[in-house]
Amino acid sequence: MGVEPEEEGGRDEEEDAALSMDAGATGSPLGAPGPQEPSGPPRSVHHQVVSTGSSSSRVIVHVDLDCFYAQVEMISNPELKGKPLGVQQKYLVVTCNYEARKLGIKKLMSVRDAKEKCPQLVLVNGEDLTRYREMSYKVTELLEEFSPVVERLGFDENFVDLSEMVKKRLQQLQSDEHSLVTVSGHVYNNQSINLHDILHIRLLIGSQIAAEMREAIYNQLGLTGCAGVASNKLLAKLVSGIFKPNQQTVLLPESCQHLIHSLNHIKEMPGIGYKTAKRLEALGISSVHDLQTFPSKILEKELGISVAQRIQKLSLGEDNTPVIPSGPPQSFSEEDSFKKCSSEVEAKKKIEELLVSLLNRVCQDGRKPHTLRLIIRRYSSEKHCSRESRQCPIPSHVIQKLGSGNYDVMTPMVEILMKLFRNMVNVKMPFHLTLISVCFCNLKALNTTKKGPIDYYLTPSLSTTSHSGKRSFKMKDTHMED
DNA sequence: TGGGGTTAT
DNA sequence: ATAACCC
Repeated sequence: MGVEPEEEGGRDEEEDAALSMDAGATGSPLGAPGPQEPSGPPRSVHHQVVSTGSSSSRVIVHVDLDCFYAQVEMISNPELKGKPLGVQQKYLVVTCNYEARKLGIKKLMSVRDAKEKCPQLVLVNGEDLTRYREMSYKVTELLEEFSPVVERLGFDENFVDLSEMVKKRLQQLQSDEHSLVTVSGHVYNNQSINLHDILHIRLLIGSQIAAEMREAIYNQLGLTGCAGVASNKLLAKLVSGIFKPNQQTVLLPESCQHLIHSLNHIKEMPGIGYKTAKRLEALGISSVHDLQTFPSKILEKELGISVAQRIQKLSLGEDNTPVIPSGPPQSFSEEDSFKKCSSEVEAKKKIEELLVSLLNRVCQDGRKPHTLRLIIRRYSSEKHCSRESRQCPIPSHVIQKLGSGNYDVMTPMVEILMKLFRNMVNVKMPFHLTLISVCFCNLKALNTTKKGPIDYYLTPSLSTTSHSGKRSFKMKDTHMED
């Protein structure tokens, strides 16, 4: 295996190299010593170890399942196939299949509007996420077989860094037979492929891998979805949505500006949310071009240097954030929303329900949560519905009971949660809640304790062969004050 | 607007 | 503990 350390180093392409082409048309003011991203001294805290090792040119795929909840429901009950189907949570249709979309149903439409628009719409309840979550992780695990670097985004989207895989496949090919490489799926903007351009070749190989991923997801799990292949996460995500159900698209560098300028508003830029979009609008910034050309210094003063620099880079199509393997979840939560909860007894009932499901999930996971959190939302006429939370460590004797044996872990947990509840809500005064959520977080692998840099203070129950002297562990978790 | 998730401050 | 972001 002649691994040549040379390769991309010769062409040292930065992502932005491609910008110059189309950007010329916009009269790009990039002339300023822009915040490029020199390979020089790292000024960002975010040490980025690119998986290719040398080049900053990556191949990323974004995989986005079609109307995921509806697909899972149609697999559960095949009679639903071919009918317009909506998935309902409370009084919202949170997603629907394409039959329903053709009839005018939109995501997050109220059940009233949906039924009015389409009386024959079939609705299934999707408040229990269990089957969706399970299927979601099957997809992620399948993708991890291609490359271990898979980052989840919600239940129905995944990013995969294909750089290493592409590099290997490129090595398999005899170098002057690149002319045999073909694209799989669409090329964004119908751009011509240049088989002499190594960046094109790498992205085409990415498109082939993306097609294999979608095939595997369909053959093994019965799910369809879209994929987008590009040089970073932002662009891969944007391009995956170009051809919509069950298709894929690759973005070649020369069409990058075309893609980002196809957005009608900055709010459509992933990473620019509701709040930031509002603040930008107040500054007179509404299009991608507005944001690209807005004076950096002023933007930094308005939004803070971190947000300002990040979103202005996004507006240029630049995104150097790595694909971070998600691994197992960092938290488990269950929530329920309702019109009104105004008594402690009522709240306790809800909390117990949520806790039962959570305990099942946490038990299956195998790891142990060390923190317990309670979240509420108070009724407030039109205000922005913000949440309040209280959390505390889970006492170690309760953590122990989680794993094996069916000791009653409910009772102590409910007691803790009700203390957290009374800490947030003055139960002697009238109150009106519209949501309660319970969250387990700070998950640790079995039998490790938090404190101490040294980790071999194992708990007594499952001790190892070595040093066996019984140690009385005095590391009591701090409890809530009464 | 549901029922989830994540990271940054 | 909250606030922002994502779906």
